[in-house]
Order: sequence, then C-alpha cells, then structure tokens
Amino acid sequence: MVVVKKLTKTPKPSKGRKKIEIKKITNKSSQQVTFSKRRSGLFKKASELCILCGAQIAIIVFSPVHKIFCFGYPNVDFVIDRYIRETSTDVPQDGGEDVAVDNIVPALHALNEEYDGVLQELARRERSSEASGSGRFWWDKPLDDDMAAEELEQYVVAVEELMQKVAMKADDMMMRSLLQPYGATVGTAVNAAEASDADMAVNHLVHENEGKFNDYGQIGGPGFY
Amino acid sequence: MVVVKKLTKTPKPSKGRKKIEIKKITNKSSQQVTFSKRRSGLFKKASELCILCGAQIAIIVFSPVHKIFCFGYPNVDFVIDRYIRETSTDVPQDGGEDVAVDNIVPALHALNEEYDGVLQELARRERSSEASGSGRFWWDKPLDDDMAAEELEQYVVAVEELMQKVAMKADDMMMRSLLQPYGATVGTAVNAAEASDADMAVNHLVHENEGKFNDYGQIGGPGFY
DNA sequence: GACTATTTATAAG
DNA sequence: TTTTATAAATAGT
Repeated sequence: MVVVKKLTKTPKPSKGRKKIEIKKITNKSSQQVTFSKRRSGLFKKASELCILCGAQIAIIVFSPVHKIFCFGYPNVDFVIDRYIRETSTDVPQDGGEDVAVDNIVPALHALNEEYDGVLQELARRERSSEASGSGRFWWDKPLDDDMAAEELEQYVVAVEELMQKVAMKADDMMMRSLLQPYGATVGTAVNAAEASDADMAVNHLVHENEGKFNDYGQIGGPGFY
Repeated sequence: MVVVKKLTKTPKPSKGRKKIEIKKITNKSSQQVTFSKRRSGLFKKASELCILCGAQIAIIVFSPVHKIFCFGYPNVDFVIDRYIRETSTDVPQDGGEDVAVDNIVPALHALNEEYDGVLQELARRERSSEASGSGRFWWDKPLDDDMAAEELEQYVVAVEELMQKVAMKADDMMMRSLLQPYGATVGTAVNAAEASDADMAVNHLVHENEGKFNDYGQIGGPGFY
C-alpha cells in the first residue's frame, strides 16, 4: 500500500496569504495589483477613522503610473485649505479688508457643521441599508449623470440670489455686529508647523504637528468636537 | 481530585477584539484611543504603499480635538503642490509659487463638491417626499425676520466665503464651466500626464481622476474604481 | 504601553 | 473577479 500522493510536485506551496517584505515590488504587474488593493484599503481605513472619530482627512495618492486618487472628508480641498491656513505663518493684518478674511473662520465653521450633519445622515442611511447595497459606501458610487448638471446650475443661481438677499437685508451695522463675535483674536501669530514626530516605522515619512496653532477657532470654536 | 478552577467569576466575558459598528464613537475617551490607534495604522499602511509601489502620498488628518497629523512621501507639501498643479486648470503663469492663490481654484472646486453633496441629498429627499415641504432648498429660503441671528450669521459668513472665493478666481470662463459641468476643457493641457478619457469619478469623500484634470467638473462621468 | 481573541486586510492562485 | 489561508490590525482589558 504505497500511497504516492501527488506525483507531480504540488506541495501546496502557497494558497492563502503569505508574509511579504515591505520593499519595492519590482514586478510591474503585481505592483499594480497591490497598489489597487492597498489603496482601497487605505481609503477604507480613512473613512472609518472619519466616521468613528469625526476626524477630517485628506489623502492624495499618485500611483506609480501617474494616476491620482483622492480621499477627503468633508472633501480634499476643504482639508487642504485648512492645512494651509493653519500651517501658514502669515499673520493676518488688522486692516478692514482682513475682517472679511477673518470671517472665513466662522464661515467654515458653519459650512462644516452643515456638511457634518449631511454626511452623518448619509452615513447613517448607508449603514441602515448596507445589507441591500453592494457593500460600497455611498461616496464610492458614481454620480448620476442626470441630476448633477441641473442641480449644480440651480446652486450657482441660488448662490447669486442669496448674495443679493443678504446684501439687501444686512446693512453694514448689522453685518459688523454679527461678524464681531468671532473676528476678535487673530493677532496672534500662528506659526504652526512644528514637528514632533515620533512614530514607529514611518518616522521620516510622518510629520506630526502637535496642534500648536493659534486656533482660529477653526471649524468649531471653543467647546466643539 | 476535585479541581475547582476559578471559583471567582471569570466568564472571560471579553478578551480579544470584538466587532464594532462603524459609527461615531460617543465616548470621548475611547474615541481618543481609537483615533490614536487607527491613525497610526493608517499612516503605516500609507508608508507601506509608498514603499511597495513607489506611490507618492500625502495625508492630512485633523483630530477631533483640532490636532493636526500629517504624512507625506516625499513630503506633504510636495504632494499637495502636485495635486494643486494637476488639479488646477490654470496655466501656470510665471512664478506660480503662490500656493494660496493657486489653491483658490480647487477651493471653489471644493465648495462645488460640498454643495453638490448637499444638493444631491436634498434633491433625493425632495423626490422622496414631493408633497411635503415648500420644495425649497435651504439656500433658497427667504431671509425672514424670524431667522435666528445665528443662522443669519451663518448665511452671511457662508456667502462671504463664497463671494470671496468666487471673486478671487472665478472669471466668466470659469462660471461658464461651472454651468456646463460636462463642458469640455477650460484650459489647454495643464501639464505632464497625458490626456485621458477624463474618466472622473466623483463623490464627496473619494475623488479619483484618471490622468489629468482639465475641467472643474467634479461632476465627472461614470468613472469609478 | 502591553496582551490576546478576533476581526480584517490581503498575497497568491 | 473570487477564493483561500494567513498575516495584520485592533477592541476591550
């Protein structure tokens, strides 16, 4: 009873995942596959972090073949703007002109809350109908070609009308009084970008700023979040 | 030989990981812990992706307590600059080094995305309940006297924000492009990268672009990943 | 920060 | 793309 199992070499050398060394993948093909999979995983992790902790994240990825992929919550540009703003060493002048600029802060605050609510709602909805869906997040789905165009136009027109309404309704005095609450302290030089990195394997790749920003009350003044 | 193991209740109720629902963590403390752990994991994943595939990545994270964390390979600013450059339809004039200014375009792009998101949501809500409500979007509501001061303020600042951004960079051509989401290119080949089917997938958290951007249209086609 | 028990992410096929 | 078998990440202590 000599049982010869597998005359052909098939020591089932590998089925299932195997450990890999973190080093550049030379094989273009497999590199592409890995890139695709890991990029998805990265974005998924990011979205979870946003949802779980209410963090705002922007991720920009340039693939080895020059394709660009972005992730952003609330959206990429929003986060980049905030990054630039808080990273900038520019000290806002106290001229009247700057008052308008300073108002961006509460403006962002408002917009932020607005979107936070919507995004939260959508996320909630997504979760509640997860079983029926394809498993994808709503933001992972393509836009409906039909609705986008006309709605965007509506928005543009609406904004113009809104601006007019505000202009008619709000006189200077009112504006000033309304805008005062926030505009106050801005004189403090920012000077953020202070690294204090100290992260494991990613050390030189990671740059952390211990929130040393003259907190313009960005996205939420005191007691927010 | 009666061996009584642990008379004390030790139902090993829970050791080891447990599945969690991806929803906002209300407990501040645990949220902080989770944020910290996951942020580390996210950066690690990113660094591996960079090493394995030679990708260039920038990640900006604002924690729920306003701390900023960044990851960048080769470095954050490098990637952001590249992003802005390839995202902008502007033809790099002379000393296109003014990041702040160059960022205005994507900023508007951002606002676009943000509002588009709201619009979609509201439109959806609208369709599903046509009979109810005034049928107006929030930004289309009249500025009634009873509107809370705070709310008015939000309008004011939001509009100011919009006006500023639009004023700074939006010219007629831009507006036209905004009104014609699918309208062809606004500028000529921006730089690098080859033209492509402009297969853009848009959403509000994830935004991917194939090759280059030659329009402000976040209203992309059916593209997706 | 350390320790598992599990859940997730994925390398290979 | 879908299916494993495993490597990794990580929730709760």
